[in-house]
Amino acid sequence: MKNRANEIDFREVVNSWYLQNKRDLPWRRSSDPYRIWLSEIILQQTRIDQGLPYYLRFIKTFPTVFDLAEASEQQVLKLWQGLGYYSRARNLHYTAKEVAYEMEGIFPKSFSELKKLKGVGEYTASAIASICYGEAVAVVDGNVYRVLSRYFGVDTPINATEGIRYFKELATRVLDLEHPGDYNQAIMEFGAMQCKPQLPLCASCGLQISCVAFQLQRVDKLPVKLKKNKIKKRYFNYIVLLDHQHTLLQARTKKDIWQHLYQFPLVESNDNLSLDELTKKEDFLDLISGKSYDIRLFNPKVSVHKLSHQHIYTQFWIVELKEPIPNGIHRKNIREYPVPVLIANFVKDFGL
DNA sequence: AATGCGGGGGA
DNA sequence: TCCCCAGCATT
Repeated sequence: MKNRANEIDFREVVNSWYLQNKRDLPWRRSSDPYRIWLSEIILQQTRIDQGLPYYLRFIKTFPTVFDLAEASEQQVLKLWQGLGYYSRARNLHYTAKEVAYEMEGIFPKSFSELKKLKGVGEYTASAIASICYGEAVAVVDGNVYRVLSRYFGVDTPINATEGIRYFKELATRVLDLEHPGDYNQAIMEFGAMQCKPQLPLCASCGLQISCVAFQLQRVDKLPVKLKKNKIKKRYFNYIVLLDHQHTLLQARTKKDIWQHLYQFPLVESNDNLSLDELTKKEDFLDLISGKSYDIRLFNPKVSVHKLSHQHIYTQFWIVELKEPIPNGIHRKNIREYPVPVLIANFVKDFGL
């Protein structure tokens, strides 16, 4: 195997780079599986800079898995608000209850048992097993794909079945069996700080000589990723009902974005609506149900909320009712409800 | 095997 | 604009 020397070299360089350059992150001061698990769930598809304040708030609010288990889902979602991918928060809460009440608060101690937990996949189970228990399982996240594909010059797409299998094998082959937890963090940190997606620091890289991508000037071409990215346009009309002190929020229950978060009553349409068009919609009429009202458009300039796969064109309609809103919530309690960033921004701008 | 799921940051 | 981020569940 011509690569054997390269593999050993790779491992040594990454490990020593990590010793010199690792950041002092709060979850690195612990090997408590609760903290490691929490940090890993928060960091899924999320930059450390974005996730760090959430981690600190979660640990402060829920110091143990029992504290998290005893919270309501709404409370957990509220603390998660703004971080995105809200199924992570729901699964986090579900698993906390599972561990607290079915496992006496003790997390599973092996990769295969950890992977059975809801919200814990291949990556997260490997991370927890290696970091907390020293099990020799390799993590493969976005950083690892990038570092390995560049260093070994692999152009197999990382998001197709063959690539996923290939990189898992490669990662396992170069894993440091003596210190899998530290090594796993080392290769990820190396990917995040040195072998970055854009403008990687090749000039100061200890792997430069043996890095296939660098030698072939292919660094900016790797890793290869098949792209789909179809963006769907959607048109939301939020009906902001107001009486003297109340408004109306509704939970999103359908299988769609923002499941279990709250919003104002929504009229979704195939295009932007005029006032006339809106007030003829059945959903709108049902909501008003014959009451008298004043209506105005809060944002004549339609605001666009961009998700990775949807652009949501939103109009907020302010509807003032003379009579009390049935099932209305007190306006000053609105901050207790978990809401999408889109709604939180409106509440702030409107001054609700 | 493919798709849906957030929001923010960097170039 | 586009891409990426310490991925996972569902179909």
